[in-house]
Amino acid sequence: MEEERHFNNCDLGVVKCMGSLHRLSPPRQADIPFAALLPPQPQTQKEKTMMPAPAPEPAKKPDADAGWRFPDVCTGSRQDGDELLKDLLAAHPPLPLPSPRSPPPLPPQQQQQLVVTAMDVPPPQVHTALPSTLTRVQPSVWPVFGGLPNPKRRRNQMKKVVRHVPADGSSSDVWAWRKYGQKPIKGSPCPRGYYRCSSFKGCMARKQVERSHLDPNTFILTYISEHNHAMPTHSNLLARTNRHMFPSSAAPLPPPSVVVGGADTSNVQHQQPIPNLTSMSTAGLSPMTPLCMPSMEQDDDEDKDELMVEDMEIAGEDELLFLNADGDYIAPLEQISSLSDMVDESFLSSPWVSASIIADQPAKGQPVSGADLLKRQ
DNA sequence: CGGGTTTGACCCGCGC
DNA sequence: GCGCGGGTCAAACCCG
Repeated sequence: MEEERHFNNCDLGVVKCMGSLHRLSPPRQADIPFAALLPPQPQTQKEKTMMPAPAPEPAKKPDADAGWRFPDVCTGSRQDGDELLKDLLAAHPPLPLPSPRSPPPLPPQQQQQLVVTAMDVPPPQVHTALPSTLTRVQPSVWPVFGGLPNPKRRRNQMKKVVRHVPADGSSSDVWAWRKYGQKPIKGSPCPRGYYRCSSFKGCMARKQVERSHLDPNTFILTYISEHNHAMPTHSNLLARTNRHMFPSSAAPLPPPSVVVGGADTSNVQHQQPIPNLTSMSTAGLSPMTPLCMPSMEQDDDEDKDELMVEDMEIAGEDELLFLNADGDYIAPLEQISSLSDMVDESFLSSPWVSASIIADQPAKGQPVSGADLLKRQ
């Protein structure tokens, strides 16, 4: 119990404050997806509701999301993400592309790291039958991601994208996330929250959010699996996911992020372009455009290989570079279209990296984008 | 009422 | 084989 309390005392409290970014009403602990990760509030529920309301938030600036932008990985800081995607898809055109948009210049970014952990290569043909309900996942189900019905690989085989984002960064994605668990992690003072996509029943996309204990100003997001459904349209978002996200008439759409997963690819209906692409273009990505994830394993021994993507300033230019697990630079990320040189082609054809736009802050009881958590500071 | 979160219990992979 | 620890379930509860 004490231990649990300790975990809850984790400085994930930073997250708590992020909730006010898009809320006109005072954020209550219950409003905050990471509420349980926050230090216990001495006040009662009633007191919480009586908290002084923060000043109404102005329309969120795209910059506010700069710290949480998967497209960084794929667009580089300068290169047009769509061009990048086009290049990539030209070489590996597994899926139809939504209409590309020309993104506005990206705001300066804080340093971010994306750690791509390739647990397995999800064969496109093996995701046609996803569970229609979120029943307990049996070992025989998980191999779906890897196409290898080896129960022992249930966890290892799933691709993961680990992203380190600054705590003061903010963003989210278009998907609605529902928290389904929280666990204290040994060795870390901060509990980890588990989220799954609630945009579509049966979607296996999940994400984990935890504060880095090494750098309290950094959150670690881990994306697992891929959304197996179309990205919610903007209207859907407003009607459903974001129905409580925009308390005012002004419903700013934050910049996009990229949701990465390793699951189904065969029945991904390639996502309709978001009607309102303001934020999407901000990040320079087309929605749900399959990007690329290097395939880094063919056997169990290589399951844990990681690729890191890091912002680097080289000769005055922002460059995104791939790093291997040892931190060695492999290639400029802008050359992602030629990743076939370094990764498995079958993987490149797996759209387990998808772009999405960022939704906004949900109210209590509403779907939450895990990335939202990052800006609740 | 239907969506969410919370949280204890359970399952299972993995290391020893 | 056993125990640990991470991941998930599901009942209870909250909220609009």
